[in-house]
Amino acid sequence: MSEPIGAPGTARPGGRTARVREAVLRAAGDALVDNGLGGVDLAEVARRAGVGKTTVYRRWGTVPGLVADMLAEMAESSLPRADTGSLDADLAALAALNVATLTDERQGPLFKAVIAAATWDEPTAVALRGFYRARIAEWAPCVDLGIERGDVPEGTDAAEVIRAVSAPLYYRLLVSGDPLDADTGKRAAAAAAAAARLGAFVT
Amino acid sequence: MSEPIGAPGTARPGGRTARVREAVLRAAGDALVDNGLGGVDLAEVARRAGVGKTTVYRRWGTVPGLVADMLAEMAESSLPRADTGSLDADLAALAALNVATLTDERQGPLFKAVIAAATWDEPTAVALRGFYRARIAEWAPCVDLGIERGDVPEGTDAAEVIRAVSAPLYYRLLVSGDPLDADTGKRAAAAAAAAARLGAFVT
DNA sequence: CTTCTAAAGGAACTACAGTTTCATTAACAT
DNA sequence: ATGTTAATGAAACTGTAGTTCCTTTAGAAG
Repeated sequence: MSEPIGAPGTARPGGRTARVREAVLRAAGDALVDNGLGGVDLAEVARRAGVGKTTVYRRWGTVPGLVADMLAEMAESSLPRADTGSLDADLAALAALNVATLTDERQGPLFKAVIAAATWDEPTAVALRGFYRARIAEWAPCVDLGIERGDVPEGTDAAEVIRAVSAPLYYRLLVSGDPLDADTGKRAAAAAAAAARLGAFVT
Repeated sequence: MSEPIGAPGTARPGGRTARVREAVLRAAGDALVDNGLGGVDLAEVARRAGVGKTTVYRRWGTVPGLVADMLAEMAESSLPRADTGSLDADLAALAALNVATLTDERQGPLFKAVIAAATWDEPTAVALRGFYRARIAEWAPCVDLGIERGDVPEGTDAAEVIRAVSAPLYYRLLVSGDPLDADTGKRAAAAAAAAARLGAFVT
């Protein structure tokens, strides 16, 4: 997250500052998983982290502020894309990875919370968009390779294909509440691949 | 929303009670659109509605409680499905309707808020799932008609096709933040129809 | 029209999330 | 090593979201 220059934690980011950040983000994640976004208060996070609540209020200020910083943390561990030699298998791998993340006991609630926070907090929304732009860019080459192979028509919007794989999974997680399992992932990948092959994502 | 029996508003739902509910839900919608889910407090809603804040706290208690009741209200105006005689056109109509709703100045933020609230409030989540189950059931016959016509293979999961149309739109609204316009809708409908025709949604 | 009481309203109260102040600790530069 | 000061932490403080209590209003039933 881009804090205003001069914000606490920017001039001496080593040692204690880093340890405090780590402890607070970890505690915030725990609180988020346990209580959901609406049930988090910063004083409790501070207590869990073994840190003065003044510090938490000073450095993050609000729950969405904290959430946005967690997202910055998550963004650093980018999932490397697959390269199996076939578009279907690559997309299936992407879907499987998404399913694994979203159904993970810890990461699932975290993603839910981040997305919920982004619906009303602009800095979180900006961070979220950046996060997914990076994720989509990481995986788009799968589709470009498919175009080179002649699997998929020229002019296909690679990003759109990647989005088409993930979308049904997030839709279930956030909106319809339908079950989300390995089979769902396979179907999402297969449907996206099929549509792409037919030129449904040609710009 | 199913309030516990004996809850205020159940024994004398006519006249004033109904007017109060209407005014409060309207004010809550305004507040939600203006300030987002995180910026709503019930006292302000009460003031906007010209209603005692005691009433709001007594009948709805929390912001998600209010949001869940708004959802119940929304559920009553169900969008009737199209029946154009072609699967592609029916799905395109569904997509267009979704785009119109989600980009509407008032309804868009409302849907965002409801979905966000559902990520941590279980009653809201239950109401939301019910809402979308009904929506999906309303539109599933489009696909069944397509199967009868021979457009789409036998055994295709109709609900899954409907979800495939909506999913990319919600994904953009909530997750990736990519633009959401008529063209996006058309592409989502076309991709779902294409995948369905190839049997990607056969159970 | 009268009665009964569910629901709304007003105002005082309370608890606690969030702030402010200032003393203490430890990063970084030299 | 030492000095400087960024960052943390403890405690006292404050504002206000949410509750409680009691009065008033107005639906429903006869």
